[in-house]
Order: sequence, then structure tokens, then C-alpha cells
Amino acid sequence: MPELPEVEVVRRGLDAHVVGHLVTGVEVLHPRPVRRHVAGPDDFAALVTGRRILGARRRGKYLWLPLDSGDAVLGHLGMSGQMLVQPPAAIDERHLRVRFRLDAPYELRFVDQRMFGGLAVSHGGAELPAEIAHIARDPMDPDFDDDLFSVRVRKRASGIKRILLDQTVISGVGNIYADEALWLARLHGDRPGLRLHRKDVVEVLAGVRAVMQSALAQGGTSFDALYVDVNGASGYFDRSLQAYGQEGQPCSRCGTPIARVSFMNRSSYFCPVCQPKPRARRAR
DNA sequence: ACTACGTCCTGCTTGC
DNA sequence: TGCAAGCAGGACGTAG
Repeated sequence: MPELPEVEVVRRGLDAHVVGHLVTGVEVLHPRPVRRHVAGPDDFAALVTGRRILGARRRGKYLWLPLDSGDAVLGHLGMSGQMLVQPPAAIDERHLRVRFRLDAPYELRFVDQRMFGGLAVSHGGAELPAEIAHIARDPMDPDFDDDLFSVRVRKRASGIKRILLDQTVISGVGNIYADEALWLARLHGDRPGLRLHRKDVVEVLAGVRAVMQSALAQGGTSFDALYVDVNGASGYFDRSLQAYGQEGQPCSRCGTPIARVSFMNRSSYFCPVCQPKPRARRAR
């Protein structure tokens, strides 16, 4: 499940291997991953074929490749998306969805089992695709505004976990890093933003950055090969998670078993002692 | 503007 | 053994 650090590793791989190359052909093998390209798969292919890739950029979990036409290929990996760099002779992956032939001894492949991810051409989107203008800056962005984030969080009635997952407030945080950051900050995800102190928000933001940096430090080093792979380059998931997926395991701070609750059709993991649930307030 | 929920997808795991 | 339900979950559309 790629969140910001995984997507950043992919971006670096694309930067190293596909930037500067000419796209000599595009093959869309399944229509669903280009569903956001409203004009359809043929138009998608036509707009990318013959263009040179000028860069590899990222905001939150979105990636885009600026083209020499001023357009950009905008992509999201969703749950299971991968960008692979492969020799043309390599056997097609089972879930290969889009192939980009390059003026190189390898091609770029978008592989996605569950197809929550996708690709589209963003018209004039080289600098910042209009499609993702609503996505907030991410916590690794030098222009991320910590004070503005704090103000926005503290105006919201939603629980802090919901807010962390809201890509219009802060981008790049998914279920795993949200749980880890909240554990670090000793905050329960249901604590309403409205009732957090500024100090709490500072700590949760520091927690987000800490878990992302440590994931990046582990995943960002191992992709020298001519191969960009979210899963292959990872090792993210065997790194020590303190909360996510640790139901029943002792909290490394206090020994209490980590609890799991269902939340928004997914799971939240937390330490019931270090991260006490907020008391319900009586309505007045 | 904010809030909350349902939906899209496939394949692995679990339960009867 | 076989089948169905459960689960994973990011982003978006919609309704309140």
C-alpha cells in the first residue's frame, strides 16, 4: 500500500531511468487504469507517443511526468500499482495495464492488480496538474506550512485520524503512517481536531515526518538496479511497525496489547493506554 | 465549507 | 473439498 515514502522511491526510480527519454509507443492493455483520461485509451496513447519525458514529480501520493508538449502523465498507484522498468523481451506481468516503449533498452510498465490506481494525461499539467490542485502539499514539501496545518486541524470537528487521511489538509498520509504517527504522538485517532492543543498537532506532524523519513531511509537506498518496484524496493513492511498490524502485541512503551478497531471500513491500531480514547462530552 | 458514508477492484484468507 | 464471505484500502461522488 504505497504511501508517500513508497511513491517517492518510485519517483526517484523514474527520475533515474525514464526522464530524458522519448516515448516511442504506448499500449493500453486494460481500459480501467486510464478511466480518468476521459477521452479514452486511444487519445491517451496518442498524446504521449512521440513526446519526451522531462521530469518525474510528486505531490503526496500522486506522481506526474512532465512531457515536452507541456502536458504531463499523471499517475496514482492506488493500492497495488507498480511502475516497472523492464527489457521489452521480459514476459508481461499478469497485471500489466499500460506499456510505454522508450528509446532505451527497456520500457516502462504500469502494473496494477486491483486497479484502484490509474494514469491520465493532464493538459498543460507539466508544472502542477489541475486535476490535483486540490491536493494539499505533503509534509516533506519545503513549502508545507506547519502553522496553517495546525490552524486547519484545530478548526475541524473530525477525529485527528480522519483529518490526517484527508488529502486536502495534508497529503501523502495513509492508514499505516497515520496509525504510526498517532502512536508516536500518543494521541487517539478519535480525538477531535477542535480540542487538540497546538502542541498535540506539532507532535503528530513530527510523528508523521519521523515515520516517513525512516521508511524512506530504508526503502530509498535499495533501488540502484534497473528496476523500479514498489514491492521489490520495499522492505517497508518488515520494518518495525509500532502499532499498525500489531493487534495483541505488547506496546513497546507500556506493554499493553495493541488494540484494533474498525474505522471507515478499515482498521485502526493503537495502544489503549498510551493513546486513551477521548471521553464523550455530554451535549448541552 | 465541513462531514460521513458508499463504491470501485482483485486475490488471499477465513469460516462454515 | 468447495464455496462464499471477509478483508485489504485511496480517492472520489454524493447527500446531509
